[in-house]
Amino acid sequence: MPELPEVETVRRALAPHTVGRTIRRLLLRRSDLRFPIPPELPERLQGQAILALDRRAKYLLLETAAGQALIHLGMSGQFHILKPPVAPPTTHDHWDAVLDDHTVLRYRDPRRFGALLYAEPGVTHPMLAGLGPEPWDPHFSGVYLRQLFNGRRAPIKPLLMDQRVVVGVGNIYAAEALHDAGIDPRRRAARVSEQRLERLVGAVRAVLERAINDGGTTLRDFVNPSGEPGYFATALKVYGRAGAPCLKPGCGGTVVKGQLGQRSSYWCARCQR
DNA sequence: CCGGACGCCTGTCGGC
DNA sequence: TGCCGACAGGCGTCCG
Repeated sequence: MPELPEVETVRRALAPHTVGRTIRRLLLRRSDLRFPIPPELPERLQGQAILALDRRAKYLLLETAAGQALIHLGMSGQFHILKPPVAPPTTHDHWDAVLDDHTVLRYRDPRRFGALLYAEPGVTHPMLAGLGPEPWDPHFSGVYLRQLFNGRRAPIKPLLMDQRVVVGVGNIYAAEALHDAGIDPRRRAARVSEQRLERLVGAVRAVLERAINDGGTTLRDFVNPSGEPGYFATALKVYGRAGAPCLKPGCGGTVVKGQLGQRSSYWCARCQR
């Protein structure tokens, strides 16, 4: 489900309800998510003030003086902000954070590909080590990608989705950015010019920014913590549009669908080379 | 090291 | 109406 814009949308919605509050308790109903929830996490964070709610890559980082909670939404993770009277949890509501003002942050995740992890104060969790730059990091540039892609025979799209290359780009936004930059997603990374890669960097930033401004993309089940969908789906140029005309002005091509790295991919057969 | 395949889960949707 | 396979926004791990 969520790529960077959806995670950022969730972060922005949760922050006003959480930062400055204290965690009264954490209620775990099931701990077998993508990774087991560390058993010590509830006791460590209980009674702690929430100093900040940050985002790194697709992780939400809940900061306290007693350590950091790392939250990944996987494919189907959602948060809901509940105010008293709080409804009883349903099947896939795996954990609640109860705050000092009785607000409840409820985490729901039917597929359980998400995660809730814990890092001691001052310690970088292994899951964060090795991540690439944020898309707006000045180090993320055409020069950087050109160097990184030297000798790489893999198609560019799966590499763009590799979180060691740049973080936050998933299947939807990779397709959109490559379309915007006029690059065929099947093209071997080593064979894309620095100029094209520079254009791709700009396209990644632009598409992510626009999606954040629209509250993310809702294809089926993404909702923000207030239960509202994102509105970027109507702005998608290629994703999910197989057989439809390319929306690039003057192109006249047709959007095609194929498989790349086990993922559905969409691109314009004419304007992406 | 690299590239590709697999598996983790549940829900939904389209076709028969 | 019911069943069954395909597919879904992620990503760690394994294999050649």
